[in-house]
Amino acid sequence: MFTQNDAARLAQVFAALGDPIRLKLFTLIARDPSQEVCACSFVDELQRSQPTISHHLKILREAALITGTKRGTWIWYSVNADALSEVREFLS
Amino acid sequence: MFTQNDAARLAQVFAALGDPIRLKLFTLIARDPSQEVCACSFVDELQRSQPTISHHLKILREAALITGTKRGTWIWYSVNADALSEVREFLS
DNA sequence: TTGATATATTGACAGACATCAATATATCAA
DNA sequence: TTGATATATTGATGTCTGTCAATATATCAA
Repeated sequence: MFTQNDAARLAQVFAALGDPIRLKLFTLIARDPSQEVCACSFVDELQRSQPTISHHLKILREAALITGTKRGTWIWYSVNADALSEVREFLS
Repeated sequence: MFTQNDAARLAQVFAALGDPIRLKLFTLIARDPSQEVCACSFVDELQRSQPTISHHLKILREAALITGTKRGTWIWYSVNADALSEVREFLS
């Protein structure tokens, strides 16, 4: 059995993926050929307001599932491979 | 990109694991040597009331992450391997 | 500097959720 | 049948969450 903190941390990651919009956000970021996606495209694609998308991206960031890099006006997102490994390890 | 239903279904699974108590419940069930655990032990172990444990087990069941088999008064739980595969596949 | 664009923050609100006490249901044993 | 035990359901309550409008911040281009 893992510790309280481990459980809380892992649960945070799962909870971050536990919303359809965030799951799609994560997938859009993960599956991009260049591995980097501009957040500006998500509003149209997911039919949610810009603040809502921003909110969900923050939750994915706080769960360390994605990382954002600012380039000029835009922020480019990519998946955090370490977080994914952590989750995969738990599930095996 | 998966469909609306796929996203909703996967998000349901992740959300089910997105709570510390449920994550521990799932782990307790998954890691038992015999692969089967009686729900009656969870109340003491997780420090939650019996209705709360029952509620969380229901959510894990509805997400198809676990299966319960009634034997007399007790219900024995085991993990659903298919659901786990589904999640692992998504993460790879 | 000014205007346009990308993103973040704040505030508000409705709906969802975790939790427990009380109660119900089901099964076994005496 | 009666009592004890395991689990489920109901009802109530406080908290969390997803959402958007309004606003703020930051950056680039003209």
